[in-house]
Amino acid sequence: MFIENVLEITSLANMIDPEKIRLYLSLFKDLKLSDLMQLISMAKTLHLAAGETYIKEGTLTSKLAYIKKGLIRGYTVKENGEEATILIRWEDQFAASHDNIILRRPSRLTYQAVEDTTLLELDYDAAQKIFDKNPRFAEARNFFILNMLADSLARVEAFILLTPEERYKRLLKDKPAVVERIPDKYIATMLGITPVSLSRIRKRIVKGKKH
Amino acid sequence: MFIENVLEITSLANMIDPEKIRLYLSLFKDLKLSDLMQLISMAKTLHLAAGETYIKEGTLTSKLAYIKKGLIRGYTVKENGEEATILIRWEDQFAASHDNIILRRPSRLTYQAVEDTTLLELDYDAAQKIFDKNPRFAEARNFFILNMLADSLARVEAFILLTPEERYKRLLKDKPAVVERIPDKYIATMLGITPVSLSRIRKRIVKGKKH
DNA sequence: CGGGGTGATTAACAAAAGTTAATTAATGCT
DNA sequence: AGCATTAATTAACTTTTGTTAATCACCCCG
Repeated sequence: MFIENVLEITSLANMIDPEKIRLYLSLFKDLKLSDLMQLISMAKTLHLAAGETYIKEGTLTSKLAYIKKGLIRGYTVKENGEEATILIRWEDQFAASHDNIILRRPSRLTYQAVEDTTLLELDYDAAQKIFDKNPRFAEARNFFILNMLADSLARVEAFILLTPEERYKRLLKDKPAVVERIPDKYIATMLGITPVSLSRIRKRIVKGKKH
Repeated sequence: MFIENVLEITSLANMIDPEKIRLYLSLFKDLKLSDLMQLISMAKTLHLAAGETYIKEGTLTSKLAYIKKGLIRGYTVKENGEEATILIRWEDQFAASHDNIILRRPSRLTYQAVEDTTLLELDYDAAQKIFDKNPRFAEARNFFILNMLADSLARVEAFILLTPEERYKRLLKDKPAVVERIPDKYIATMLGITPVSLSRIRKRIVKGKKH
């Protein structure tokens, strides 16, 4: 039971490129078991049905959830009433409101389960105390943050350097499994275009593939 | 002389929102003077003339520069030979190659001085050792990284939620001084559009302002 | 003062994306 | 299986952007 939980936690290495797993696991190898146990004992498991909201826009919490199974999207509602999906997270990644955790302000996004989802929920403030006591945790946290930063910077670059069609093709190549798991309309807004436009892009790609 | 340098270093708080300065300065208040001196003694001042390149695409270094004066842009050259400016940094901010520092790989961007620029250059690896010895430095570093992350996430959101015209208007409102300091063509690519399109947007805005 | 060079604007046209609405396809639910 | 709902596609039209090239404006330097 304990070992099972440890494995769950360490499997979060999957969120990183395969080649980094070894490096990543090494971050945990010197952890004090008591600290790790404390962390795990703080975590509570919870389930969300598909469509259920996890964090609502305007909320201020310190929830940090490790996704065991399922998929969550963060979206905002524009003035015209339409939703725009900003990000998605799936198993072995962490789901949290950036606004809540980084900026300590009410969330501008709503986080909603797209599929039936199982979370291991931590309180970030409480976890932070354990992180600070144990340098290995601090390293791991920094590593995750740097990864998020690299991701986000790459995304900005993609908006500058690539056309919508190229961004879609790249997503198809890099994360084919994810594209298949969520509706195109969510993909579209994450790419910065409308669902109608994405549909046309898909058509163009199919036509281009012939002969 | 020593005090002067300390003030230079602490003035980097200006890169953050004014209301955060107090918080930020507090991060430094318990520093060991010996560590701070060591850090400053490691830094060397250097000058770049307008147009001069600081870090070239393909380079792998661990340079981290605090900008005392001037302005630097990071750009890449697309397949068609055109330059695309990805980011700009100005006084009291840090200029470094994300690829070099975060991902430890050759820089995909070239960093070039747009104005005559004065830098305080550190070696990141060497600085890191001092950071790790002193929790206050580590806190400060984390704070900076989180700020970069928040910035980058906000930029992604802007690409998703705003039209090019809205992004330009927001930039005008948020950073009017910066817009005036650099050519429009650099602004354009940072917004994800062409200089021609930005010119049309500017025209539209002027027209809209009448009556 | 008079080029030379660079950046900004304008024009003309092609290509892509936004918008609205209708239609088709897929999905979910009982 | 059948109905209801939601997602995706298509169409028609508008708006915006990209592209290329010409022109205009400005600055700097000799």
